Amino acid sequence: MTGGGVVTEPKYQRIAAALKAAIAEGEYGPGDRLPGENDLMAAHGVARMTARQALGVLQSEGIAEARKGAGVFVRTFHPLRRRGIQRLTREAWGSGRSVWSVDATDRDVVVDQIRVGEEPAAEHIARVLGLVADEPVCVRDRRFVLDGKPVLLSTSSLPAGLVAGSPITRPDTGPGGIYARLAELGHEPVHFREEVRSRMPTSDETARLALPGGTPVLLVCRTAFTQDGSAVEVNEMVLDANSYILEYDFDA
Amino acid sequence: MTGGGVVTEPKYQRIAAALKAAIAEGEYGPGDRLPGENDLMAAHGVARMTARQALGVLQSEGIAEARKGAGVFVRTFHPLRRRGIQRLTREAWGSGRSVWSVDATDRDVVVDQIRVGEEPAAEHIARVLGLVADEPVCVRDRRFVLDGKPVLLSTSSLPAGLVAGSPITRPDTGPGGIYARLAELGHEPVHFREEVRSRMPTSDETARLALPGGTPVLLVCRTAFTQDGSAVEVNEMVLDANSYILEYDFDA
DNA sequence: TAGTGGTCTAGACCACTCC
DNA sequence: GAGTGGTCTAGACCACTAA
Repeated sequence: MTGGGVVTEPKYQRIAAALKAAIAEGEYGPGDRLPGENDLMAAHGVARMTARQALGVLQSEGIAEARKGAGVFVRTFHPLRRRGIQRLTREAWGSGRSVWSVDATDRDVVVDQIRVGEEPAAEHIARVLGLVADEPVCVRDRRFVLDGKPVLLSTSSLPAGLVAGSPITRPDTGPGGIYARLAELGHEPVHFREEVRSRMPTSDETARLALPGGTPVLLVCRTAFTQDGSAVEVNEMVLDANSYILEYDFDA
Repeated sequence: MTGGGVVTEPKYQRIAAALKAAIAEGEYGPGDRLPGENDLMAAHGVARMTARQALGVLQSEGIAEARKGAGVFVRTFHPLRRRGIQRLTREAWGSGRSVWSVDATDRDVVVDQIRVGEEPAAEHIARVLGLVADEPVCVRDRRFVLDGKPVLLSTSSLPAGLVAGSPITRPDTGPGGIYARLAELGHEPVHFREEVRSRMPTSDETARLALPGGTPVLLVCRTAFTQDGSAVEVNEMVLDANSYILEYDFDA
């Protein structure tokens, strides 16, 4: 450095702030290329690592995204709207539509990385489902890809004894999805609880959702309850936070 | 680099992975100090910037937290549970309790940085409240601090004409909060919509919530509707994602 | 005061993208 | 092939924390 002024805000922060201001004023719009490391070195008279650090600020704040060999670009935000309550009404899953398609009409949805199997229940799952630890659960793990962009990872767990032999243990569960099948088995879900939190992704989540740096994930854990109050399914979802707005409507 | 093996994963990623593995195996627990830059340089034979980069990975993933002059420490996760639906039943706000206290019983809650005033409505607020752009709104901006830790920023906007002269325009709104006051004014909220998303914090949010690096924020935007379907309040909240789990309960 | 992380420099080689 | 970001080195001074 070393230099400088009075109490001196770090150079890289000043550069980052200047870039943010330029974006805010519309000088750079969504998708535009920002000044690169060489530009910033020349413009501000700093070393490469310092220019890098400035660009790193914007990336870690989710404002910009680096593409190897190409440049650093302003990011966009075009979220899906996911209605947490209306999507789970009986009409939605009783009428041959999958739950997913309720909020993604007319989009190119692909479900891949499907894995269906039986495993010993993790401790926190077993507790919610009222099972003994290590008791077997049917696990359905899937990835949802919308218009070529992976947006959601879903891991659904059900007591293995409850669903043995049903379509739930197969990749394709048929019209109406697993809730319709559960109803046919006499375990119709009538109540749901969704718990929502957010954190930075693990490296596995970063890879499976193809997340650029500075993108958090939303975690939605949904528990389905039958009329007698017992939990029959726990669905742990990982959502690209840049692709989703969750909506919950309810009366006072 | 230099060097290495076959397709060579970057050194800093290997070091970061080793640290994560050590944490996962319980070698370092919540609050423990991790090996510092000097330790990593010696242990792995790398330069300072490389060791820094490895520690930076853990920080940007929210796993660790650096304290100047002290070291890098494993972070903890002790969230509050915020019930989005039960907390807004009439019993909750009709009985002299503030909405906030419903989910933070027996905790040391302080509300500070209170700012109440009248402003021209932002475009997105005006649209929801059914106002003309720049029409005045009453804005209530507050920060909630729990046990000394700031956890939530709240900005509530109401049509200025609707609430003029009422306690809503003053810092202390009285028992039951603004929903009880709105009811007294003949604008009782009967329906709510909460929209939830997540992103990395702005620098202002980082400062006001005292967020360590690698912590996203949850954005909850709640709109309150009266019986005739008109929106009477928009409350934009910014939550420390490391301090909250949102819970929504509903029937099929 | 010794050690820590925060900032910064001035070089270097690499893989990748775009022309 | 020129330019980009990704990784890495080997030094440096600083402010801060803790003993």
